[in-house]
Amino acid sequence: MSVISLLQECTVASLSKLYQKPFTSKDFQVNQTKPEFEGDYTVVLFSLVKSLKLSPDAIGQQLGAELLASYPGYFSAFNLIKGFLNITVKDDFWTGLLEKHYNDTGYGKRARNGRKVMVEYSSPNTNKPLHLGHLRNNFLGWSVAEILKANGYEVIKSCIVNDRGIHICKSMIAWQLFADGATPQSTGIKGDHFVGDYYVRFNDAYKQQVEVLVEGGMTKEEAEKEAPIMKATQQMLLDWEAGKPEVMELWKTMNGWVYAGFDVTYKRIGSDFDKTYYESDTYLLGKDIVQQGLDKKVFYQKEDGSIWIDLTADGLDEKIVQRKDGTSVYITQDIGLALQKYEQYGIDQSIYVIGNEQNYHMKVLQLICQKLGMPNAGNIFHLSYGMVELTTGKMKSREGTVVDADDLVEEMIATSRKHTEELGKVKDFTPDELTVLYETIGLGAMKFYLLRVDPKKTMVFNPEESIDFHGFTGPFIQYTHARIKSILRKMETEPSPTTERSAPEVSLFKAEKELLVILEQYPTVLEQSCQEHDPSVLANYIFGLAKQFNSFYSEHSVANAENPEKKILRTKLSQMTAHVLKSGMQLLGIGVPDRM
RNA sequence: GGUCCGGUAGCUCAGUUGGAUAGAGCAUCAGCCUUCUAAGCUGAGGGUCAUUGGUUCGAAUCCAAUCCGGAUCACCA
Repeated sequence: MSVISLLQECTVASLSKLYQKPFTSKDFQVNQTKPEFEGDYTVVLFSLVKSLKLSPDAIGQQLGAELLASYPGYFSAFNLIKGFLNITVKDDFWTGLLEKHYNDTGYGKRARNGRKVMVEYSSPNTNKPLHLGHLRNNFLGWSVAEILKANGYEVIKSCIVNDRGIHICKSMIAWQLFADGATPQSTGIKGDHFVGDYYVRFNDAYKQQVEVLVEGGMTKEEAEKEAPIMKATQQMLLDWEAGKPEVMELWKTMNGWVYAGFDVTYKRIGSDFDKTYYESDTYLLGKDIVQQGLDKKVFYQKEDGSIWIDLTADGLDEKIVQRKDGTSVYITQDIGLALQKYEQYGIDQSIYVIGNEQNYHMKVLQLICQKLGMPNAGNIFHLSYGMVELTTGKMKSREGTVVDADDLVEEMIATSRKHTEELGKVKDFTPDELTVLYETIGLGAMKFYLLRVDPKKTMVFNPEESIDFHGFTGPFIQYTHARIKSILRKMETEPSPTTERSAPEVSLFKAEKELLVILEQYPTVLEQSCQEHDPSVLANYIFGLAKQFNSFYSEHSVANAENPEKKILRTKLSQMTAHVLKSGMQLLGIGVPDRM
């Protein structure tokens, strides 16, 4: 049990005893005490004033005294300032926590709870390489999945690849027209970039053709429809749907190039999936559901044959689920896939990591699933995240203002190499060790940068300033971990009996206790970041812990502690901090080096 | 126009179901390496929490209105 719930329970009991009536933990608030005051946690008394008809001061005095009298094992002091009852938790409690967990690498994690969750994330289009926005999605999805695991869920990471449709046909047409048989192999260009280049070529050519047609007297709208390259693309889409062999052949080949490229990127950034769906397999799903929905009268048919759902009662609009020609629309296959996920895996919850531009779409999807009476439809959760924008505005692939994922990764690794070389602390590393270190630090900086922000919020990336390695960053935390490891290496070589129990009467300095107070919160933070599907909660916490450790580090020496008890205490403190830093960073997908 | 999201220091961001004098990092300035890694530590300056009103012991937080920015409302995906 966390200190905060402990204090809540003790307060409830004390209040009931003092005033002879029932209380719950909701009758008052417990906060962490502000640093400028004496104490660890604070009971806010104002909310009790009315019902007890007593002054905050009177309640505080009585409650404080009662807490100390009834729970001498937990609380050692209290003070009362303007309606805030500040409680000091006994040093024994903190050292007891340390004894219990200093060598516990699983600290904060929970046992299996028997629940199964699917996290769908990444979901790229196969016509262009990954960019910064995809990175946010990938890091978020991966981290949320790991956080769920740490909280006892069984997790299936999934990905739906948007491998068919007009977008990939654009790249295919452009390749036919302009490539002259070139391949990634013949040009030495990574497959996803190679295909992406033809997507750009398509847009250039298209734009040019539209201009010519407009000059010839067409309206822009007409020209956009009539441009030969666009017509060819639409024909190709029809040919694809008809299964025309040479189109299928080209489609497979070009997607193959893209996948080869994606594989490299995914491997490097650490994304992995238990199940990959392909839209070419799923785009026909949901058709029979439409019929069932019609029978259940959830959907209705218009005279022209198109099928709709009326969501106006739910504050939304009417939404089409099948075209008049009988073909399905985007949402139809989503319904089908949603059902398939439940049927295949028996999941309790289905999480979709998708940008907030699709909030409406996802709302519609969930609503339809619910109205169709699909199992666990209420547990569809759209983890909606904000766009990554640049200081110059939004990223637009057509205007070439996207930050490419591979480029950014390279840049981060190069920067980490530069910093590391300048500092010159790892000159004895082998080339292989150095490669690993540079990647760990560079990727760590990038991942932390994207994960430390509340997922829901739009965030701004400034490409002019590279991502920082100081302050509230991944490398700061990695560095803190490396520092601790350095201490622990030193301790190992000494005959110091670190397994011996430290004297319980050893009193704690402020910096030592502060560290324990933060360490104690880790399980709670882990749970919170899980409930809120929010890795930034964890990231902020880890930073606070690392900061506190550095503060402690500069104030107190571990190796040259005042006495053996302190030396043991601080060694354990360092050890536990290292474990929590490592565990927390691991859940963000970031490694922590032993030296850097 | 309807719906939804956002607006906190020069910049990037925290700020728990309302709680003490609104916090970090970067940037700026001033200190700290003969002592466990200075990718660090300590301190200073920097705020009309978009605006106005309301709710109450108390509001960045809740409510209403207004201003600004964004997303979305396709027989596109």
